Amino acid sequence: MPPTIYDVAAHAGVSASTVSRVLNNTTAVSDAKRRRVEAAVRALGYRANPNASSLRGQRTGGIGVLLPYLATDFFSGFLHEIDGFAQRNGLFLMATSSHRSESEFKTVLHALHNRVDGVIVMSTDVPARTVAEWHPPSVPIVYANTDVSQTRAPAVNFDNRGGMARVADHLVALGHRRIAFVCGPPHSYDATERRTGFRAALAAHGLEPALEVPGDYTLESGTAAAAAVLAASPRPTAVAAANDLSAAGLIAALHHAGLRVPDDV
Amino acid sequence: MPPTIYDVAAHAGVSASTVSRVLNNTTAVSDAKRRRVEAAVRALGYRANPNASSLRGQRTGGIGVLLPYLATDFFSGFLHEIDGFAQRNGLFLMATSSHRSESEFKTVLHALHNRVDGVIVMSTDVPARTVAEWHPPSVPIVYANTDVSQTRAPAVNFDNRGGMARVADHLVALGHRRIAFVCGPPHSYDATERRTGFRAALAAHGLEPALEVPGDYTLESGTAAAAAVLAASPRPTAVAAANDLSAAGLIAALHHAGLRVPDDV
DNA sequence: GCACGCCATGAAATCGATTTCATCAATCAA
DNA sequence: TTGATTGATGAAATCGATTTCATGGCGTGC
Repeated sequence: MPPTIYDVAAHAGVSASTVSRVLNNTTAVSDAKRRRVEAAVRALGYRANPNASSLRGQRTGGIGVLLPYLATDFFSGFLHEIDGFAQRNGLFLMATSSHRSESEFKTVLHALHNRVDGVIVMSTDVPARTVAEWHPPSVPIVYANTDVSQTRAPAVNFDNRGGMARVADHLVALGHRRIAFVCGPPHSYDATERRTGFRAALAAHGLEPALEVPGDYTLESGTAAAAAVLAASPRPTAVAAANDLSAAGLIAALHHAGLRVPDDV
Repeated sequence: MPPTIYDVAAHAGVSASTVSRVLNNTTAVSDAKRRRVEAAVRALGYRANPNASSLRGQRTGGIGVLLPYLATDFFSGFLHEIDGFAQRNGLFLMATSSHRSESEFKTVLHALHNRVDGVIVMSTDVPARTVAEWHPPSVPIVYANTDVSQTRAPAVNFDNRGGMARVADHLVALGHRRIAFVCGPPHSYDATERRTGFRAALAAHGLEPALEVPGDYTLESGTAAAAAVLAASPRPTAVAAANDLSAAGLIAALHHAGLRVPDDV
């Protein structure tokens, strides 16, 4: 059985209150007792039971992180950065992916209840407004790369529209007129934003996409998109993809078909 | 303030003990009261405070996961699988990467104390024996891809030596005699195992590596290794790399140098 | 018909911390 | 010198659940 705060108190000849005060640096304690307590902590290898602390003290020291998917460089890179931050600040992470379904999302969110001090939600499928309905604001939530249009909530997003618009402008500036677009997953927030930005920029030049190929951000969907592009007639002179991975699949497949990129397409 | 078990008890007209019994299915409760309790739980949107539960009940429902690094397909894929398992079983995950230094590792491990029911450690740098010394077995640990040679501990590992030995056998069978090897990080457990397996298999054929290039599993180290391979004289006819990513860097760099793989190397 | 045992139930103790409250000593101003 | 204030300290209450313990009611065996 690990030592409790009372064991430490007994060992140091003080009360549990004093031990707690030393540990949390809350109010003044005489130097003599402080040293005795610190020595007792070391001697017994004491570590506070976080459950008891959180129960009484309200604060858990945890950050919850909800991502759409863990097994991907992009999301896990994000997670890695948060993890580094958490460690530097003496916090811990409760990370989980998973929201293939909304009920799963809800379950996961509820599991975080009372276990963390705040939650970071990155959700491309569920808009923040819906999340907020599920989750009474007992703990603060910040959103990342999530649709926050219907709600007031702290968030950090990418400029999905703007970025894709620059891609479109660039291709038009190169003289392309027949431009295809490989979409992301249909209900995904960022994919929708990117498509919107792309179309808007083309429209500003009086154009519209020569072809819109469905996709889902995967390498395979890029490969599949290549076939659609090649089959189109007249063939587009340029193709833009909603993300890197599908672009890679696309390029590889075009290569495979004997076309040179960027010379032929 | 979220409702407590006493609020539920009052709402249902029973005692808190009965509510707890219904929630945990521990002992028999009359059907009438059970239904009243369940209704009250729904009506109030009650969810148990996990801190209180863990404090009294001992069980936390958490799994700790320690990985060397999060921002990598391999590790995050592993994490993703564990996450899926945890969700299916009503558990939650406390994942953290980070052990660039041993003290960081220790800190992270200690943070898990009393917060989880068990820990999964994947550590390529710190052998299980050392971990066990730091961490009194208050919670069970299982190891993955970690050096467990000096200790008795449940573990699941890859056949690092055997796999690399098969690579060596294959290259020899193709007729190669001058074979280079791109190493992994010098103190990494699996990298060391792979190198050992590779050398042992070559030795069984009366050979030894024509060249051993240092590396660290990254794309860049593969690229750098290519330079070393090209500079060697006589030039090796085959190169084996300790992992996929450095092999990819290597191949790309060789391509860039005008060599064809697998024709020329 | 009576004693015994089981079953459902609530009251109270418990887990291990934090925090309030009361106390006593020491310091300070007048 | 004395009353008031400050400062350190321990006892006890508290957080919200689980678990033990005591109790009263009911069924069963003889």
